[in-house]
Amino acid sequence: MEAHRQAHMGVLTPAARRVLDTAAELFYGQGINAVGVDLIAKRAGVTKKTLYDRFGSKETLVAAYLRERDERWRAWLTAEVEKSPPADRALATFDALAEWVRRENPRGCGFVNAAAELPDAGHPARQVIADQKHWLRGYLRELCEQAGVAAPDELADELLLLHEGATVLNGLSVVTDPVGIARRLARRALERART
Amino acid sequence: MEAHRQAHMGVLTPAARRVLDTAAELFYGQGINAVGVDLIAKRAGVTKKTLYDRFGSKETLVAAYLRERDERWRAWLTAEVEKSPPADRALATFDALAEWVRRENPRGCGFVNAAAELPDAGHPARQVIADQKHWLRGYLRELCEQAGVAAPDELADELLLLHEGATVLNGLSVVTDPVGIARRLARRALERART
DNA sequence: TGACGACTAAACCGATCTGTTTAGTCTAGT
DNA sequence: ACTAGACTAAACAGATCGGTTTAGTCGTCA
Repeated sequence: MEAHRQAHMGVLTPAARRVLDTAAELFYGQGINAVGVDLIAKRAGVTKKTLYDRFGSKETLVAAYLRERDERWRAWLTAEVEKSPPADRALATFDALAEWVRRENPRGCGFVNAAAELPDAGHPARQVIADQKHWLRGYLRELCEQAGVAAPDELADELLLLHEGATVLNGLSVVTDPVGIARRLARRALERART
Repeated sequence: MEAHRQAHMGVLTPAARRVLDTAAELFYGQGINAVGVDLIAKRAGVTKKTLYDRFGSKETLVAAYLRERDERWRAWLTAEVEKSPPADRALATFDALAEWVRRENPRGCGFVNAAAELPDAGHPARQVIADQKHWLRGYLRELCEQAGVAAPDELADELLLLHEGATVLNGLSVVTDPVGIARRLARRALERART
């Protein structure tokens, strides 16, 4: 009779905290399928028993990793964006993205990478990935409305595509400053949509 | 004393052909690290001995898979694009992309997905991935010149980003018709660059 | 005839995979 | 004093991983 379901991982035990931090680093840096639970447990200074008592399965741990990454991204993005006046916020998402990828995304989008490794539609992480993208699209749409554009849905689609393109290109070192390119295109799209 | 290095896989033995086709399907569909050589050999109706005699290692097989995918993509893209007059070709790459992703890319870009799974810079597949992206950027630049734009380098960066964004979004089913969105943005960027 | 290349069949290797089990320690709260 | 929960230690399980080895068959070409 183990506990192992901390609801939505609101508060983690110290060992669980270490496991999740270690897993996040290894999963993002080496890929999900390339990292075994033994390695995670060892690096976190925890036994496999503890890991399984806290998280139940590798699948669940993967989902928890992505959920927390999503939370960090949302918190960062909204905090940065809200420093700007409403009319500038849609474009400000690209400035927030620039700093984010510089610090946390040397290997592309963690969600896109995870989706590449988890083709099974039933994997619990898939829902987290879908939520992340839908949230971003909804948030961009909201910011487009705040910017007073005529067709916020279409513009949100465009900005989302620019976000994804910049993030993925950033991990491929084929072009310098992909976020700058995306920002340039976004600025023009916004100007165009406002007139 | 095995042969196992067919130069650039110009001509493959029947068994090698089956192995490569099977590997391509499994690697793209399930992810590279999720597919073992035993499964590939079994599905191809070949022994592991044969697989290793022909390809030498899994790494090499992965590189061969990506190389052939790249060749197919280049052949398709150039053939489609050259149906259009030079001035329209840069935009026509998005029409070629639309059909390509419909047929071959339900799970996003095979190269981006592979990069997500192969963090090791020394992996032979990494060079193939880099080549693919650089070639596409160069080709887009060439088409931008043919379209007579003032700054082909900048526009090529933008079109490349739109290609990548559309391809990755296509595998995430968060937006309908991502290639159409990218094409719309590309058309505007081209119009703008021509005036 | 003889040699070579492509191939099958299947055992074998050590390592690693996700996950479980048993046994026991330590600490905080009641 | 008792208990419940968080944790360590380490063995165990069966499957699979990438890769090798030995042995042998078949067809082609010289």
